[in-house]
Amino acid sequence: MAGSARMSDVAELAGVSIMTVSRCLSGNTNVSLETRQRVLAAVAQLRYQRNEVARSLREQRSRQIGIVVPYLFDPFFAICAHAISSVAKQHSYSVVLATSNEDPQAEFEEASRMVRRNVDGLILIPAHNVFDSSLMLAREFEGLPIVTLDRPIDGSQFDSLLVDNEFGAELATKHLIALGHRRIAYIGLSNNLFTGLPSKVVIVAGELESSHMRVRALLSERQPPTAFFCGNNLVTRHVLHSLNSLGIHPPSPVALVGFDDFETADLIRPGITVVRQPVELLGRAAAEVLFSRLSGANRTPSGKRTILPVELLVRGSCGENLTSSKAQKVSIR
Amino acid sequence: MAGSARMSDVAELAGVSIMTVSRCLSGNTNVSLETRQRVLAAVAQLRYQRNEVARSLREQRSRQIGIVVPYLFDPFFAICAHAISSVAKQHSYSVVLATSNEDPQAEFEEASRMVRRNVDGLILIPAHNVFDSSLMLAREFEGLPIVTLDRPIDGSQFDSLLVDNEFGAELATKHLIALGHRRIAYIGLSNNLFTGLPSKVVIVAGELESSHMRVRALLSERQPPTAFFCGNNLVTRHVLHSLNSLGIHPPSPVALVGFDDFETADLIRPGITVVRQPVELLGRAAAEVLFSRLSGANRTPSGKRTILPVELLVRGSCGENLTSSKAQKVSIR
DNA sequence: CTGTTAGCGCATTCAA
DNA sequence: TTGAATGCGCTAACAG
Repeated sequence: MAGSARMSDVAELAGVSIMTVSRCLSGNTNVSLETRQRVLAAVAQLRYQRNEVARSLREQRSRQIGIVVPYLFDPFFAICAHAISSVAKQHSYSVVLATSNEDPQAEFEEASRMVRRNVDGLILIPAHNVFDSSLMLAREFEGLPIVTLDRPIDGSQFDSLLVDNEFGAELATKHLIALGHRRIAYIGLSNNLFTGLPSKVVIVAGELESSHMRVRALLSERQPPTAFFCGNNLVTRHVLHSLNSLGIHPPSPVALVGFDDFETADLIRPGITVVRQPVELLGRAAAEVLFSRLSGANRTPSGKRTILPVELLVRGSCGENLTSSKAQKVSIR
Repeated sequence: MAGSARMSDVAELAGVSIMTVSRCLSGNTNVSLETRQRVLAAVAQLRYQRNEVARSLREQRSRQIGIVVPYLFDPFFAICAHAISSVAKQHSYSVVLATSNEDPQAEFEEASRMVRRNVDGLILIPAHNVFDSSLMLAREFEGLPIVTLDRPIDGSQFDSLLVDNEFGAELATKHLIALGHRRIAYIGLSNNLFTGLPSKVVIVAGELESSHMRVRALLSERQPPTAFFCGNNLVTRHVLHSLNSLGIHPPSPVALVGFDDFETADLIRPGITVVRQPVELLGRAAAEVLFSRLSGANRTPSGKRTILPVELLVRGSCGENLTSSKAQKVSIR
């Protein structure tokens, strides 16, 4: 780092100018074989590595992409980040990562910091917005290739990779309704999932911290819900903990469906019925969309939304009469 | 990004030299109030943001730290990364993240890439090494502040943050032995946990992929183990899945203790007894050690090892007669 | 208090 | 095929 070799050191050792060294390292063909060998030997001898900071400044691109996710302790986001990081590696790109903690202001600041670092593009799992419009629409991000993941940004031209929330919610609630449930409580951070659902559904927006109280409150209503539908896997796990501490184990007296599968969903008995999303694929696809734009394929932001399919994994938590180890897939669309 | 303002634009608009702008943005006091206000107004008007790449090149430091973790889909690593990212944010640092997939060569390459980007320091959860000595001992990392997390690197002077594996393993096995178990199988990626344990323990090193076969093989031995001790939470979950598919639910006929707690450990019935580690704290502490070195407090690598305590959370998976929702903590050291 | 000069390490452009 | 000059955008060191 500090005492590391520069290109001029290599040039001196090889008895050439630094341009020749630069050419060798760039794979430029206009170097004689003999010179190239001499240069590469010098590179090896000095263990020379190009300074990417200088290169970025000169080339006006950094070969870095940024990722902003709400949290890393939600496995959904972590797996997305991992997939993105893998794709970046294949492209010899670095990944700058930041967490927004679901705070739009923090998201804006982290994304801005990345712009200052000249990231070539950005993959964003947007924080749940509380303002009129997303701060990501600000001028500082104009011209920067941005792909959003899991949630779109209204009014933006960002490409986005989504799952079929609507269909997933439909699968979940129809499943519950088919089993006789009429009072279904949705618990989640927003009501995004609820476009176009049967009207019997009770929508409850809530924060993670208050899920325990909220669950108690719901269950002590005069006509308590007979089923919960949880908006993501953090919420599912919170609610399960709340229920557990009340000695309640779905499906009875209350059924439960979660949006987003989680590792141990089938180890809980009865297993937890969930809407499964293709998480790894989602991250990978987002990265590929971004790199396709970076490679110049489609320079202009199209605002294209790609929707990946979900499926219902029926385990036992809604009262199915199945062995818990054998999930049944329903309606892959 | 592309068409964004440069310092010279601000200088021109404010009618000063770029040095004055630079001083204002650096918080340098040697600027008259009136000039400063004019400059800041111009900065606001142009929405100017400093180019961190140029700054890094000039200052020979990047205000970036690197993190290399094996995976992000292990919640343990993800939570560490999240904690590190939070601390970095407090210090106005960016985080470059890479995954090694537990491959020492990939780890080396990713770390090298970070060096080329002039990261100011590195936090590493080392890949399980298969060579004579870690590639991280190579010359390219000399002089770079490196802190390792969760696992030390033999022969290095890197500061490291560890948990008390030895004591944790002792807690787990003593617990099992107290309950009458004599044939205990350890399942994990390495036998790191096994310094100084009672000799009755069977050590089985294995890969995740083969855990299912391994579990079957173990259980079909003539004298099968009566208890499993799993080395990390990925392994624990894999083994639980294997057992589940065989219709086996700890504690009977086989007990199970896991190293590292996981979110749903108490939702499985009976709850899974685990050795709990202070994961968030571990990540946070590692970051703080690194930033303390970056701030110049202790420039020389001391090779200091900080060991954080673990505790045994007794749930039901070893045959305790406890309500599953109420874990009992044992022997906090 | 403010400005000028110089250079961080590299790649683009032009000339030889 | 090779090299010299130039500048990416910024800040340290010095001069005024």
